[in-house]
Amino acid sequence: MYRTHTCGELRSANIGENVTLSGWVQRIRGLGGMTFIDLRDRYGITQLVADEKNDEKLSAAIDSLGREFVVKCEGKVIERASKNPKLPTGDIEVQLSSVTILNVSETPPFTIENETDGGDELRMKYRYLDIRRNPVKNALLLRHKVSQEVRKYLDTENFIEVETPFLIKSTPEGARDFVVPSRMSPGEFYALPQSPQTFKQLLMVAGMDKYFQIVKCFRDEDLRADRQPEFTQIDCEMAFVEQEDVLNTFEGLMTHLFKQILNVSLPKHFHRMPYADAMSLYGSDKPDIRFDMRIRNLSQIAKGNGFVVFDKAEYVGGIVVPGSADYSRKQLDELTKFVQKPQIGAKGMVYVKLGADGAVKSSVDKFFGPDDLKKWAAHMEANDGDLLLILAGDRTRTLEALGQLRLEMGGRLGLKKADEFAPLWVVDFPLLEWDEETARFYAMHHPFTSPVKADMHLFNSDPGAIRANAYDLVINGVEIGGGSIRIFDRELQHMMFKALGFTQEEAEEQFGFLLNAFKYGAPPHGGVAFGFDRLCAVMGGSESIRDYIAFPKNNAGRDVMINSPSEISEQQLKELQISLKKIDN
RNA sequence: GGUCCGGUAGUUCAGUUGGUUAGAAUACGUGCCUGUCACGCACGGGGUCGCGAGUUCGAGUCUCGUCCGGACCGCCA
Repeated sequence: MYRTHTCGELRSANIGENVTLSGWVQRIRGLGGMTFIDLRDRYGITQLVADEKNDEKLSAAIDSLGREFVVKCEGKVIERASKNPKLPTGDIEVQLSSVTILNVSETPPFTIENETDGGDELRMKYRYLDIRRNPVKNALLLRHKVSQEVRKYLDTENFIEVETPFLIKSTPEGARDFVVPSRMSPGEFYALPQSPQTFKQLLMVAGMDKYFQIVKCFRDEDLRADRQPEFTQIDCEMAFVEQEDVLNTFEGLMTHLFKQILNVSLPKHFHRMPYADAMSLYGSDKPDIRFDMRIRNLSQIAKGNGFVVFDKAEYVGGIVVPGSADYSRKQLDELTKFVQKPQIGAKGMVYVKLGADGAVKSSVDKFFGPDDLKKWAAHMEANDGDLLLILAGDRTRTLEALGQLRLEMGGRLGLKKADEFAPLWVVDFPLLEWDEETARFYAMHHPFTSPVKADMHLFNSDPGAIRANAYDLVINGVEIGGGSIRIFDRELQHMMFKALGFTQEEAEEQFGFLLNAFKYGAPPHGGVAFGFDRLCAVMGGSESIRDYIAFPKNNAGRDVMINSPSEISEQQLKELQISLKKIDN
């Protein structure tokens, strides 16, 4: 027998028992005649103690041990002479009678500690060692719990989990597909699903009523800290529902998850914000509403004073940074540099310091008197002691820059509290998005999203102004999920394809199976998909999703541990009837 | 496709204006140590300064190219 207990469970109550433990050698502390060993497994650490003076065999075994050796240890649980309150097992230790080496280990390339000395690349290359560390192990445990609770909750709500295929059909809309060559149909390719979107809609036609699936999705696009080429969604769809039904159902899911796993109570009703408000008040379609600091429009009152930057700008707006009028020149220069970074792209920044004594100082004193500036302050509902930061320019970009500046200031002022969770539904997204490059509309969400009924009359006159029955769930500024009420009417679906510039033939070719299905009594339906990795990261308080994925890919989409992607053999190519040729762009 | 940052001991990093034998911490090895738990003390081994070219009397340091890693923009219905 390898073990009678795990390394995390022995307590004072076990004192006197003879036990067998197996695990990895975390650390060895030799004190001459006696040696302490920390033995680690998934469940914790137990200290072993060896009195080597009287036992040559034991002494020899211990001398040959190294870090991360796998050992089986037998001994008696005894009370510690000096207890360690930092360890759950810190009241006891195991007095060793024998140690058996089950496997040796080379010295690991980094320390297996909570605060490891290993860098990211090394940790990824030796991910199996990285997972031995508590932070990664706990992240995977959290992920496991979330998936268990998702299934529990949705099951009680009568959802059923149905698996949909991974080898499907490539479509040009949306993200780039990963493709898989077919051996039996040479020259033809499967695509891996970007999401099970069409299948879940077919399941609604099939009468499955309430469906969900925790499912891998694949998108061949560039990566980010919060974006992997293969990622997991909690994919859900319901029939006979309107938008409010969907939102309420999944507020319930989120409330359940946060309560069960973090013991956090989310608000009874999640705040709902139209997309247009999100953009104009927060400069983002995924506002972090843990703090206020809303963007204020100054276009009306700040223009027309001869300050050219403002006068020729489409939009002037700013934020009120509470209690920060004492910002130094250096700090303000830093912020100016921040907004001038190419990815933010503001030309410059105007500040107004509202001194605690009522004095006003700004970077545009030449153009605006104290009365003007105080008018701004009043308009922005600022108080003495606050700092106004103002940007001007093209409306959309300036709002986005202000949004970034807002997040930066929120961070600096410590307003993004780690133990606070602020869920928000962003609703009323535009149905269509104009793309300058290809000079056509694209579906902002996807081509099956239904338009808001009241906006239907705009279909021919102003399609860009049509709102969609689409919604995103945002928590702490992270897009956790999104969905829509779908089109279930064949005629409307045709109108949609037409607006997207599809010919009848193209629509039939790509989505004929879905349009066909809609001929046979498709119920009204809608759904949502949550980014499972992101949800776990938000619940775990991390910005990166990589630690919540057992074996993630790096920045370039490579798995540095197994070294993929990689070339395949001539034989494999031949079977697929594929020949390779370099193409220079 | 683009912008920025980085690559020096097993690991994390420092390395001044281009100048003697490239350092620290940690890890590793050896010895001492009976209450440690980031044990302590002493000693020791360990380097293709990512790679290639160039400038120079001389390059870890400067220039160009290239590879690798990270963050971001584009992209991600």
